[in-house]
Amino acid sequence: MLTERQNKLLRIIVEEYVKTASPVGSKALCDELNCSSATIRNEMATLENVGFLEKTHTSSGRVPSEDGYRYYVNNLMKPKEMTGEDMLKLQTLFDNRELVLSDAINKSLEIVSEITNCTSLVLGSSSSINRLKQVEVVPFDNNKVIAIVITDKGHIEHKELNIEDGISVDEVKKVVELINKLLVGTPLDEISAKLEFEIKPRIASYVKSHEALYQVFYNAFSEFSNKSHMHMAGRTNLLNYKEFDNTSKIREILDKFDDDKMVQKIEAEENDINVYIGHENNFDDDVSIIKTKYVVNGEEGTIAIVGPKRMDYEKVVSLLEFIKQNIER
Amino acid sequence: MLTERQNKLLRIIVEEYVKTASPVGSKALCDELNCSSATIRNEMATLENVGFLEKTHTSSGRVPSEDGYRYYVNNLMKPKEMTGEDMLKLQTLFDNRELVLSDAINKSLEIVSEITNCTSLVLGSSSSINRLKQVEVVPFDNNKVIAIVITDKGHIEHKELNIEDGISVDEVKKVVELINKLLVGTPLDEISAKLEFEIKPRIASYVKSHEALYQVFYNAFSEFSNKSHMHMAGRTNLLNYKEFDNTSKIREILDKFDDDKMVQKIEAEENDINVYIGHENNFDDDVSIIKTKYVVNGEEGTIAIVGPKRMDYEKVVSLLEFIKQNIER
DNA sequence: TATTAGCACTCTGGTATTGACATTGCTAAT
DNA sequence: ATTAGCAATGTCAATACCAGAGTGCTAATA
Repeated sequence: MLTERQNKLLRIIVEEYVKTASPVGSKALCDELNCSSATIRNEMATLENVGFLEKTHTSSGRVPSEDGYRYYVNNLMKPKEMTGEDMLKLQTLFDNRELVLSDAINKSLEIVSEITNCTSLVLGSSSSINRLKQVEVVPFDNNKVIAIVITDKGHIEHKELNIEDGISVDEVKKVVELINKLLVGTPLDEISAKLEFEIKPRIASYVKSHEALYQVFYNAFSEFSNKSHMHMAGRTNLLNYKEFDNTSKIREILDKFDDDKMVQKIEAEENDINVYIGHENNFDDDVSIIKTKYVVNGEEGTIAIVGPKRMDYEKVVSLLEFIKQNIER
Repeated sequence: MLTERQNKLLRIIVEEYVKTASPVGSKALCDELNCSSATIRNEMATLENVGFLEKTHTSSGRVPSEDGYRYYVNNLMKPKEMTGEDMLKLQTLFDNRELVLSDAINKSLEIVSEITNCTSLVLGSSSSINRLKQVEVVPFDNNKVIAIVITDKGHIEHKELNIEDGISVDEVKKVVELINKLLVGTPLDEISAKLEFEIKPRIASYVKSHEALYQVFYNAFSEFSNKSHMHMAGRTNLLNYKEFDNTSKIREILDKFDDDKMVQKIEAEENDINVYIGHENNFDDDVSIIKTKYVVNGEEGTIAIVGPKRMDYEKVVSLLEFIKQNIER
């Protein structure tokens, strides 16, 4: 357990370092702690022994370690009240009744990214939770129909399908009817499997080119289940930070943003707001991620904010708190 | 007009510089041109006077100027035959009849980005050319319908619409019927205007909350016309190049990729393959863009490849040529 | 006349060197 | 328990230096 003064010291160092990005030395803190630099040095040394502080080189100031940030997040930081201006921008966004929720969220992310200088993103729920609610087809021309898949969680996606010459639109519609009759409620990622056993045998009897038609739907559904909704804002914001000023690291992170596996790596399982510092997240060791799951009438998703480990945790957490509350009502 | 040797010299310098990214000096070229470095220096000097070469400092080797690249592209480069391996990858992609064209294009971009080390993108035709073909609505629940807009060029988009309590799904459908009767064929960006004069007065008579309903569609269509389809691959590829090794430049370019205006800036008007070097493109002075418009049964779009000015123009042009041909048949 | 050898000159890029500065750890005094 | 004082250690920026790669120009050559 840390003493009162050590708590205060750690907090100051974290907050100072977050602001300036340069190691903080003992002299600078004399005023704040009402003691000499020597005393502070002693305290710093013990804080370093506990593993909360680090030095970048033998005679540098101190920098918080990951454990240090962890301790800060768990015990030291207090919820910061949001400034009226930022809150106002967001508030008006969520109060706009004409906006569909997902659009409101997307737009709020732009604001969040701007005021936090982080990358923020929203992920739709993954396909294993999404169940089929309805399939619709709209004929486009003789060789093409548009299939629309709607899930119970409100996830929507469309896809053009090429229909071979031998197949009529009516036949396509019959298959869709069948799917709607038999497969509603099935988790999206099980659909392509179920197609084979539930649908394929049945269409064989009354659809001419059943084999080709089955293939079309099979392919379509395997793609549906792999994609998942996501929106990102402030993608290049991390370039602002000194810690990411070399191209290889930047590229590494930006590529991870584009990666398909990103969604699974970031998706939140917990309902409260959680902070994952450095190695605690399995996205990238050099960033911190703050995220939460939201649920609003059945529809669920993740909101995440990605930034440097040297991040204004207080601000971001309370901001996310605020957004979550607004979404869920 | 340049002499034969000057042509050869310029070509060698361009190709060497493209490969190594460092200024090329006179000594290195003696073998290739069968003459002494002094002769080459003389030729270089005249090439510099014409404006085709530049020096990075007084005693450095030469680097092609933008005019130099221009001359190279216009007069010096020859179409390069593609290597069998790359061609094969792409060929099989386009030969896959189950793939919808747009999917095939998207996937081909991944390959293109990989073999060119550039960023490649495809843009759907802009909304001024797209005309409304059909609107469909699918009811989701009491307060939400999904509107699907299809254009004559094959562009599809869907959008959730919030319906206020007083409005029934039937009323929404009536409006859609009306739109389909009266507005089909209208360019997408004129629709919201036409809504006001063609539709608004008519629904007033037989739809209860016509004002609110009108608003919903008005908003929806103004968003439709602003968005346009686009797909990008190799977004971070430019980070490979020395010329983009400072964060501010990188950020500048990456932000331009995310910018809404990007689509208009890059969209091609011409049907052949064109090269825009540096300031010739109005996207960014430090890159070159090679692009072409494609048209395939009415549907049209742009394919563009963005890279450093020091780009393998021969390779990229012939690659784009190849892709365009495959798309258009 | 076109080419070339030779040479002085210029600029880069890497490596040392230096000094100012910040900061620490430790010791001894308070 | 705190502090003053000091040597030690490392960074950072400036400077100097040198080798290397090029160039331009002049004068000789084919």
